[in-house]
Amino acid sequence: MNEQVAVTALSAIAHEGRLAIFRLLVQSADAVAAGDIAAALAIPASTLSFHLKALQQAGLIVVRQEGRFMYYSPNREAFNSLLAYLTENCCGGGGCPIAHQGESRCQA
Amino acid sequence: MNEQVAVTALSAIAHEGRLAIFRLLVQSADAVAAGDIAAALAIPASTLSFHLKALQQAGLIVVRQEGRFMYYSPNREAFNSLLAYLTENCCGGGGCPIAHQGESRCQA
DNA sequence: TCTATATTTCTAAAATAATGGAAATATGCT
DNA sequence: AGCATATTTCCATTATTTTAGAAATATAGA
Repeated sequence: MNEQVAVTALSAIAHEGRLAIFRLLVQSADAVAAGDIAAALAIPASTLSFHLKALQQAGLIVVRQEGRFMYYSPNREAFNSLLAYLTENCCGGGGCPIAHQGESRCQA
Repeated sequence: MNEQVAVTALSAIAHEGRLAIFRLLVQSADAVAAGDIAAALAIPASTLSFHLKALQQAGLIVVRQEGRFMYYSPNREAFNSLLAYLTENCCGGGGCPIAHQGESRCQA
């Protein structure tokens, strides 16, 4: 993880619609089709496509095609790297009482 | 934590300069004066002030005045809330193998 | 009071991002 | 082939954000 990548990822989720999309995927056990995301969040297809592309380019989600359907899921590994980067070396390194630096928050 | 607050916080750190500022503070054991931040990151004073205000309004940093100096530190509690919100109910809730939902990443 | 230092506010130009309708593409079904 | 469904690309408009110099404000010390 480096600053450029982190900023791109943060920018991707720093948006009402995209954060909702990302959280929907994070909270889903399985991948979700674009059309189902659109229905769940009431986002027009072209707008959704734009946002999904942003999340994808940021590396936060992955897509799998199945016929006409595009199934999206979160890239949990990339997401955990981002979280780790944000808290990296916190409190000056040694002294942080409850630092869990290497640890994943969600799956891995 | 709710979506609005989360988006504001994420937008605050979704910027190269502001992420560097925030990480500098997170990694510091003590509060840092605005001038020292400016020097460390080579950011013009007015630009820095603009960014510090954004981080403050997002609730991610706090400031304490001492004479002419403004000392900034991260709001670790708010930051941990943000991280918790992002991973909330992940993998559909029950099934996530390594979910540490209530846990803080960095101090608390 | 006068001067130096620290920081913020004001400003206006420049850059970047978001929106959604219409058209295009792609797949599947009959 | 012809039609329906799923999704993306194109586009122009609109809105928001970023930048840093100059001026303003605030505090400290001589």
